[in-house]
Amino acid sequence: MARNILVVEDDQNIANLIRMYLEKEGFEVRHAADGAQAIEQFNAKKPDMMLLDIMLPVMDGWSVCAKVRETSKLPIIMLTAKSEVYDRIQGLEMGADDYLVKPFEMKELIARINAVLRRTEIPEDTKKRLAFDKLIINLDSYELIVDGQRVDTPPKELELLYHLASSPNHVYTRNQLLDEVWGFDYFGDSRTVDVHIKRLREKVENVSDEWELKTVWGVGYKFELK
Amino acid sequence: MARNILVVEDDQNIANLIRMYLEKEGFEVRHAADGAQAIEQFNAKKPDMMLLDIMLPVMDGWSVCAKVRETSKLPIIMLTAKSEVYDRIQGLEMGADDYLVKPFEMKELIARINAVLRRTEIPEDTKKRLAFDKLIINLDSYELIVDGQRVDTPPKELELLYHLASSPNHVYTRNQLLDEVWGFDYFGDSRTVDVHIKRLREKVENVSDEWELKTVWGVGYKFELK
DNA sequence: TGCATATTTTACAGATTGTTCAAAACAAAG
DNA sequence: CTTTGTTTTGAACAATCTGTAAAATATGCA
Repeated sequence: MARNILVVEDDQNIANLIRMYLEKEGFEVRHAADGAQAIEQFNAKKPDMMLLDIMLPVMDGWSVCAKVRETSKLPIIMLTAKSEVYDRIQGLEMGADDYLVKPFEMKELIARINAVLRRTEIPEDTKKRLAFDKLIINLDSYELIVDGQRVDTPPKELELLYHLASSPNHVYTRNQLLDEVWGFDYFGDSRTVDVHIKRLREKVENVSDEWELKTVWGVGYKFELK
Repeated sequence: MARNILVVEDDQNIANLIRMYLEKEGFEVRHAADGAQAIEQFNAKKPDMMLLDIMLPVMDGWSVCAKVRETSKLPIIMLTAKSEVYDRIQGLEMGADDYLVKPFEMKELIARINAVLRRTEIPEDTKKRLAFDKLIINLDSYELIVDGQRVDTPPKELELLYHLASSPNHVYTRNQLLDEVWGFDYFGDSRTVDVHIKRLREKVENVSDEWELKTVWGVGYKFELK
């Protein structure tokens, strides 16, 4: 199935150039020349990804991005003539997935598109759900089911458990967990992890002998599967 | 084992910022303020990766990159204030592995570093695991399995055994082991190694005649494979 | 054999690391 | 603005590792 890409770009020459290369790569390409058209096209048929110029007539790229984000996680790559940090940050906060500063090379564009598609693709069987003996962790609905019973669990706890359980037997250090669960920009005490582990254990201890939340002394924690 | 990154950047503020984030990510960070220093540091101890500013006093980033490439495939990410395509091409031809246009966000830097390291690295599951007759050493899950039985082993002991066993028959002196397992910045008595070897032997002695933790009198220790 | 040197063993103290508790800070909801 | 629930922090305590020192043993060599 060919991937469908919506290119939002007011300069007809650039738009054609992009279309040519993308089609050569096997993508289906649609085109919108301004922000309003972009939203219209997006609503008419959901593309697999959007290439979004920032400087646009009628409605600029940021607004389009924000608008799309109200209802969708559609992968978006921003195209900008400016390289100022301000723009990059604004774009990220608006939820773009990547950036490209004009003028760029087609080679790079293609690479970024593939990278973003790869990153944002969620195969059906890798959904946010993990199941073990007497344990279901569902990050989709944020539910934890222990031995058939639903157990109310705060989000951080659930995310932590999910993260550990998604690579059974792998030992994570506290700092890795802080990075990967709390985010790389979180500067907090690593005791935090301990406390969450403790609370998880209260909920999940001695339920099954197939698995266990285990401390690896001097290293960190793991979700051990027997 | 922490990855070691050499940051080559003349602006002290940026360098400190980068250092802070990288160390939080668990990297070891060294810093060079100009091109000559960079080469010096590189020769003194090979890092796992280099972050290389292009505008540098004494010797610019391109020259440093070219110089390093004479002898090594070390992953290099270039940092540049310019976003011109020309620079990007020049850098690529010089053999940089990736690019970042300043000013960039830390999130992006970290992502790129991890990507480059991933690309230049052997897969996780073949990496931290050694198996011999009746012996499995798994540094991923921090488990030691002797004759099918799991044996609880403190981290230092396991790391020591792993290190020895990862080059069978190679003799390590006590000081080498202190450097490589405890870290170059550890200043302790070399008797320490003896004690750990002894404790390992208790766990691992006489289980197989395929291999042996052997003392090389007057020199050090080896993991001998028959 | 006996001496000098290297290694193994043992035991212990101190350091490090992990757990738990309780309270403060924070955020979301009403 | 208050209430409620969650997350984070700090402190006290417990568990366990780790390094040292010193005694016991083994090795190489004259």
